[in-house]
Amino acid sequence: MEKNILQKIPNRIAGDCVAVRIRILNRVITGIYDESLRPFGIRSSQMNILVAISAFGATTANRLCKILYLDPSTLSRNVERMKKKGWLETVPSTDGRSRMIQTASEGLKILARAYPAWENAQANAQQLLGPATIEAVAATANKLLLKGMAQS
Amino acid sequence: MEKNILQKIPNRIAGDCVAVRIRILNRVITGIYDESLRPFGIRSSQMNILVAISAFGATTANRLCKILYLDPSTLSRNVERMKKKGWLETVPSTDGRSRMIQTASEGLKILARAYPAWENAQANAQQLLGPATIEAVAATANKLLLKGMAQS
DNA sequence: CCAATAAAATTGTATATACAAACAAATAAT
DNA sequence: ATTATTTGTTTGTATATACAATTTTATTGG
Repeated sequence: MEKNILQKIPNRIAGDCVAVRIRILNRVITGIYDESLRPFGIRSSQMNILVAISAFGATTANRLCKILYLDPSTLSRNVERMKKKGWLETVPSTDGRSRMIQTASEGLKILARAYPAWENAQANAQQLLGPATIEAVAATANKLLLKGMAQS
Repeated sequence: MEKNILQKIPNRIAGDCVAVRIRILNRVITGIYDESLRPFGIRSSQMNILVAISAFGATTANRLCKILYLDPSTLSRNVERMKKKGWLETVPSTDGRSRMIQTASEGLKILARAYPAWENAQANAQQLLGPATIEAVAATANKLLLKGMAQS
């Protein structure tokens, strides 16, 4: 009897927890893209950053963090690594506290080269999640993206 | 004109990429639970592992990795940290290559103590994602969970 | 039985991630 | 104008994550 009581809490959490589920999807989906992108020496994390900067144009770290819901310290280290690889560059901004981050020519090149691999991963991800989940995830994430863009 | 061509790829990826979106949701949702759980000194990652072991009973690392889609090396380090905190313990198994991992009494205690905080985070997560996305994510993740449990 | 192979776990290494604290520059308050 | 506050970034630290290589134990083929 005591065992049942003690089991109730883990069973409830295991059965319902949103974090457990979204984190599994995150690992599986990230793995699909990482595997596809591996020959190009870029992974989901940096690809996401590169794509965001390339699509939205030069921005500050702060703004990018708000859009991608990344901690500034996380972005800082990633930009550092990506500058070293020649994919990004930073230029002064009017506000002396920040620099503008922008795509370097090597960054655009790698995007173009890796594009077919991305398409392949994207197809696999869509297959795995199915249209309903793809739709739902896109709807919620796009709302967050817009909210992040609206800020600042 | 050339600019438009170069912009096409990042715009396409930014507009559609599943990885970008699932990774944003992962960061936001993980953050919600981590914030709620902070007073108890446990985070989403270890909470997920503790819950899985507590709900499914003693298992090997291998089996747990398949269920949670975690790399064995990742789980290995997490179990190490969680043993140090007294939340998990390992006992010999019939197969000399592996040990059984099980919840220690401190592990059950922290689950019980943190349960209200988990409920609070869960409510916030459900609010943020909305019923449709919660449903879709659960459906897809549960399918993966079952598949992982079926293996081995 | 023994050598070869396979399976489970761990260790080495690199990146990703976030919190807290420090730092630098701009803005606000008096 | 000078100080105080706020804002943007970076640095220190710890955990999380995965791949590759290694180690340990089982299993299999001969």
